[in-house]
Amino acid sequence: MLSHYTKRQQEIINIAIDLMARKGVQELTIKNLSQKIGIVESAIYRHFKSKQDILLGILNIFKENKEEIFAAIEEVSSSPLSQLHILFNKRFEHFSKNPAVASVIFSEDFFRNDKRLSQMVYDIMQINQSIIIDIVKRGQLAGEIRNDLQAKQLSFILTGALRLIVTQWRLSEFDFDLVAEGRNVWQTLEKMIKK
Amino acid sequence: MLSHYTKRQQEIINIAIDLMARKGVQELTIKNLSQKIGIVESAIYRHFKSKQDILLGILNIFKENKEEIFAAIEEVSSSPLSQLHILFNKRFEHFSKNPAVASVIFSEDFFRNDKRLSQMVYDIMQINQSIIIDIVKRGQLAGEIRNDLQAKQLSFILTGALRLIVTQWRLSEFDFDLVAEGRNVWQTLEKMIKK
Amino acid sequence: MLSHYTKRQQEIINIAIDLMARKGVQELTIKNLSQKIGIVESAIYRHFKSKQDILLGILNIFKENKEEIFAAIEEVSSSPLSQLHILFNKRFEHFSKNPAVASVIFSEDFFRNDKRLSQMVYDIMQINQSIIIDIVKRGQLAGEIRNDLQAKQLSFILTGALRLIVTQWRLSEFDFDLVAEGRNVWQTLEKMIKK
Amino acid sequence: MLSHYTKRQQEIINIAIDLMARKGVQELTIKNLSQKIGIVESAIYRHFKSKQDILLGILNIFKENKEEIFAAIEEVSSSPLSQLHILFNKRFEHFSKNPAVASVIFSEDFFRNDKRLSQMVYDIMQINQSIIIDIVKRGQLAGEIRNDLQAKQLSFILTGALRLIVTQWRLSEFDFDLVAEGRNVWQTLEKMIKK
DNA sequence: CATGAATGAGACTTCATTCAT
DNA sequence: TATGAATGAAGTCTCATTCAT
Repeated sequence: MLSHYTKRQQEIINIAIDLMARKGVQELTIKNLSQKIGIVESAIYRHFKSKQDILLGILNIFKENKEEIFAAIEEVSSSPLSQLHILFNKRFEHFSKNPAVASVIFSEDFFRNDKRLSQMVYDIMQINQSIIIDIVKRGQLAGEIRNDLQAKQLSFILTGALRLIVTQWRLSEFDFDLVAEGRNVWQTLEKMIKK
Repeated sequence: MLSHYTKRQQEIINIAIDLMARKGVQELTIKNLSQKIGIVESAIYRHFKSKQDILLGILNIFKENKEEIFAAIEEVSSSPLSQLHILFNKRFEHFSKNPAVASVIFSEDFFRNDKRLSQMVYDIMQINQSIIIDIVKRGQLAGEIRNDLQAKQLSFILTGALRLIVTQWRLSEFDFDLVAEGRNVWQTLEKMIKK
Repeated sequence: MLSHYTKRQQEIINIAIDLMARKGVQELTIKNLSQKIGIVESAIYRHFKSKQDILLGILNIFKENKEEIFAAIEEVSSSPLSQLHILFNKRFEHFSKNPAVASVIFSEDFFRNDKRLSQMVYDIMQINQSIIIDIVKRGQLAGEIRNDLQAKQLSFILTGALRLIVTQWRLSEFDFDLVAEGRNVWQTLEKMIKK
Repeated sequence: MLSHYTKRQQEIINIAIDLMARKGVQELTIKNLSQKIGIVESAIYRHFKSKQDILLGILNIFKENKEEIFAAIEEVSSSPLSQLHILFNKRFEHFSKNPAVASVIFSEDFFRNDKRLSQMVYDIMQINQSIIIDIVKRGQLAGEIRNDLQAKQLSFILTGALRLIVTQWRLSEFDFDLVAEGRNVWQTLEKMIKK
């Protein structure tokens, strides 16, 4: 069920993400958006029916992106533990290359007002969690990951750490090496969950 | 350097927090605020010079609140590990009783635009982190907490888990028992860090 | 159940009526309205929650106006036939002095989109009709008005004639003497309905 | 001087009428129009130079339609009174079958802004009136219609009743039998004007 | 004939803030 | 302290229209 966005729509979505990242959610206005694209405000509405639809577009991109990553991970037929490792690493690398995405992806608050938007945020979170739980469980079965810990709690802990470090990176205005710092956190986490 | 807010100012700040919690940051307008207080919009400006000052007030309350909790913890002369436990528990209880606070406290994004605000957000985070790191280190010295893990990483992991669970609780519109769920996460965390 | 509009609100409503009259419904914009009052656009919203509420105000004024006229008529203890005569005359005089009102009062179309508005238009029509029917029936009982005609049909015919002549007066841009022409129509009507 | 509209133009005009009828004048936009036709907005301008020209087209259709009806009436060599009767009936039947037309034909207001449009509205009204006056006069000469009533006033009264009943039918969203109700009004009118 | 992209004007509305009373 | 009126900037969106393809 892949969403089909035109070139122009994708361009608009990307610029929207960038804009949100720059100075926060308030900066994402139709005016700023159209100015950055180089068209007039009303021209936006040829491509999206409303601003909400642009936001939906942003979330759609996130969702598909995440699904792709997960799909790629599943195919790597390595051990569950190193799957988690790769997953962690890939996401840090992705954020590192796309700081704008990092800025937007954890702004759940902003998407609360619209039913469609908050539902999609929830969906994305659920997908994320269920896949991590899945990997963790397989790791426990394979004897790689401690059995005395609940998979769901571990998923919380792993995801929470990832989110916090990205948030701090963003609040620091990207002035530390996210990938390196992420590696440190992972090493600690690995020690904690490894059997 | 305790901030001095009048009764009315404190009332305004509390209602502001509540408003932010209700339907997100966009709901916190001077109009809504004054309506909920029962005065007219312009009357707000008797008590605060600007909306930014109200936001600053919110953060100040948070900060003082946190400092109080930490001070209280320090006095409890129990072991570092149980200090962490108490800390975790106390915060979940606090959020559970004040859902509005939970909604606002992790909206760092919203405070980014103003220098004073973002600085204060950063300060609060730093205080939090340094105190946790401190307790962790004492726990390691006391042989309660694993020595093979860096205190800073542990702080990330602990804080990240706490934040994520609170965030999910909020997004679920408070429909699970935060304290109970928090206890579960803590038990898992404890197993992971205990020596 | 009299509606209470402030001085300023009444002023706004009157100017709104005038504006509608001048160049039609499209001329009634918040911008034009505020300009004619001499305030800035947004200032309108201190006095009315929305444009729809201004339109509702217009209709309210109409309704109350009509009710007043009817009440006055009822008190005149003259014969039903001359009550009808007075009624006709009074309304022509009213329109003659307030051409703007004439322009707006039969623009039912414009009020169709909003439930509240179309309901009020319907109410006003009903009031009008039922009162005329009432007078006609009394006239028939009193032996002044032909008995072989249904009161409801007569009400249609009377009202229809009044409306059409006002409409034509308006479309001619008020270049004939409405009161005189109205008198002519009434004389014809009187001959037709008198016993 | 018959106007020549292409098939496509006639189609556009008809859909325009329908659109106006549906939810009022505001619904007649180039966007809605093109959507209903199944082409893109700019394609409209292949067929009409401007929106005003489409409106002019609507009025032209009305005018020709009316002229046709009148021509047909004149050919019926029945008595003037029954000519009026047939005329009345034919128009009610026409509206009954084309509710959209009923919705648009009395919206003179909407056509006020453009000189060409308001002129044509005026023309249509004049044609209507002069023909009815003509029939009435012949009826009076033939001794069928009362002589003590001015033909022009009668024309007002007849037309006014017809218009009002159609207007009410439309405002009631077509929920009574227009033809039947029209017959009632006619019977009353006939009794009133018959010698 | 029709499409797709864009324009410019203007619509309604919200918001933080000011000022006289 | 609080009110009531107003301001000015900005926001989202609609509309008729144009132009290159």
